[in-house]
Amino acid sequence: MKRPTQVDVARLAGVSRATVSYVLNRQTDTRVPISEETRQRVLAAVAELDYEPDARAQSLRSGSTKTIGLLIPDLQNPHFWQIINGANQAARRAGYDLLLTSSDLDPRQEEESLKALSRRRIDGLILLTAFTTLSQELLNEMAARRLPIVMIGCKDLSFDCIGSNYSESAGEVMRHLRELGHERIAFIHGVANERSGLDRLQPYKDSLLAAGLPIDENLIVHCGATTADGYAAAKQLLTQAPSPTAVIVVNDLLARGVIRAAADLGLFIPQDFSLVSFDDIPAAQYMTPRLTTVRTDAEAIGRGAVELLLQRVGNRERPLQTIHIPTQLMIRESTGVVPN
Amino acid sequence: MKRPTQVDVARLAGVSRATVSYVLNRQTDTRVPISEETRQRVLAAVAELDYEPDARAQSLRSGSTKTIGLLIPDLQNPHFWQIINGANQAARRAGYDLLLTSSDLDPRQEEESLKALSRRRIDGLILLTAFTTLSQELLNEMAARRLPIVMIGCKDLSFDCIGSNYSESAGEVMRHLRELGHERIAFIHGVANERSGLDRLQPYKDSLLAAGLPIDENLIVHCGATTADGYAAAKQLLTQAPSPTAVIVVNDLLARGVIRAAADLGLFIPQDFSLVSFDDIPAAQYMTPRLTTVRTDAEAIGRGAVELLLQRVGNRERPLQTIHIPTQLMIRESTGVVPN
DNA sequence: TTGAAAGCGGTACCAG
DNA sequence: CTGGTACCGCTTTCAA
Repeated sequence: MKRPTQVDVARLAGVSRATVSYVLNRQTDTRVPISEETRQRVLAAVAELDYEPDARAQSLRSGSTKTIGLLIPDLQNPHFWQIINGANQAARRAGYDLLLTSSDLDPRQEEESLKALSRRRIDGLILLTAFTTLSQELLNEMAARRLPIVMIGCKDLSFDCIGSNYSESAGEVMRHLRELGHERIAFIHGVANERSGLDRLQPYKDSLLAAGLPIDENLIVHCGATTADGYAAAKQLLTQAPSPTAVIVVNDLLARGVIRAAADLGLFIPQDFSLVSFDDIPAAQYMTPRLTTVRTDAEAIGRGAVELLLQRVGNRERPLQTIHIPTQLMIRESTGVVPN
Repeated sequence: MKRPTQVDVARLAGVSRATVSYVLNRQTDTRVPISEETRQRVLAAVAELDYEPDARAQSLRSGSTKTIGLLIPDLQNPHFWQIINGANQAARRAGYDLLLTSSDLDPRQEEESLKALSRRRIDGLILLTAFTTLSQELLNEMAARRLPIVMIGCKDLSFDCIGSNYSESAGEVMRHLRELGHERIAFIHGVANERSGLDRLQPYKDSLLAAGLPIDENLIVHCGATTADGYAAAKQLLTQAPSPTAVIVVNDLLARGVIRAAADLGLFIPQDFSLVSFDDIPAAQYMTPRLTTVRTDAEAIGRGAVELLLQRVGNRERPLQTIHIPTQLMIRESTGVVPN
């Protein structure tokens, strides 16, 4: 019981393969008019056989796979899933499918994934990998092959970009904390790769400096990307003396670990210390305490990335674009005035 | 700057297309031996041109797309991500790619997704959709086309299956609660579709009955699949009188909402009521209180599903298999003796 | 208004 | 050991 092909449909309808193709694709095209009667015959045959065109053959012939690749560093972070979700919806709406691959924070796997996408001849690529280990060389190579690429979350000069300016937000976070009287502010910096997260770290330092406060390296801890890492980092941070009165974490996933660490240490948030982070994942407003965090519209980022990409697919010569998704500091329950 | 094709490689290496194909695919095959010298020449040409075979063309010819479809009801649940993750790894290891589609709890979209997968000629399909609205008819049709299918989480008689027996676990949960002295036990039942979750509901009722306890319909609430739904359901449940001393929720995502609702009501868990749920998503052990929940190895489910699928791809005649992934009741902090 | 036929980029059989 | 070539299923001129 093989699947029916165009030929089968043609035979059953008593027409040629070309006619079938016309009927199926050129519905509104007047260039190749088909008599209503043949059209119906063909459609009937299609229905009868349950014919579905073969996307591989179509794309081989047409050149476009109607597929866009999405490379994510890590599938554990809810923030990324929101982006994926948005991208998925936009893609589907445009008749595209998403080929999702995660590098699991592993450079080798990342490169492998990219190869797979390339062999599949995706129409475009969205990188959420920010600054991964992805060699610039490899990227340039792909670009040279005229593969449209959109970067999420970083301002690379040679690609279309979309994302939020967490750098600015970090400044706002610092202002908020300073207004509450905090001076010993810690920073937990645990992300997929060294470079990402720096956008938040620098403003943190700048703000301290501007306020005439010292930058205490003991208050800056770098860790891995998991909640467990955040937990460990927080334990270390909160058990040293003098301990910080406020903690900034690069994302909500890690913040969850910090909250747990605090509870295990018998510390109360925000009475004993304040906590702020970034992303505003759905869970943030359900945590105890509800998390004060920098909100961005992750789904909009995903959607925008796809739109940006498809626009470039449509016109490779258009000027590079950068889209900023605004952020908002959601002040909830995890921040309060400095304890005395 | 078009991408190089086999022809380009052949030309550069001074051989025919066939030879290029041989060198690339039959490395260990002795049937078509290639002189070491030509082999090197070809390889050199491949490297020089950065040639990558076109997966579409390959699959068109070979019949296999090396792609497996994965249909998920909802991309918001971390439990599903873990499954996806496991599936992804197993697939990649076997040289397959995953084509992920979510139905977003929408029947129409589900059908559409399935069509897309079908047009892409996936080698097999994994359904995490349990009993969605997916018409049995549609499934049979796909099966009739000899598309290998694996179902996750349900015992359908006509497909390979993998999953955990939450039904049994629900019994264990009830025993645990009964041992702690609970009698007014509520059940929050909010999932993708009506039928799923019933596996936990029935044992709940049975257990009550067996203990000679009444089944109070006011203690059974059905809601949507989101945390917000869980929150709302819990509020309703906990504000009625007499309120339950224990609450069972069908999954951790909803449990998160219940925890938040309790806190907002000024209720303490487990002092005021106990809470148990299912899945043991990574966040469960970070919640406050740490969640007592039924643990299953979601990644193993994902991995197993693709293994099952690939085995069937290898041999369509093998007998149907059902794999059970064991569960374990993780007793943490959200359950305690009944308040007096 | 419809049909014939030339590819798209590979694979694998059959000769040489 | 290597090359010629017939497909895989579809789109799209070009003719009829």
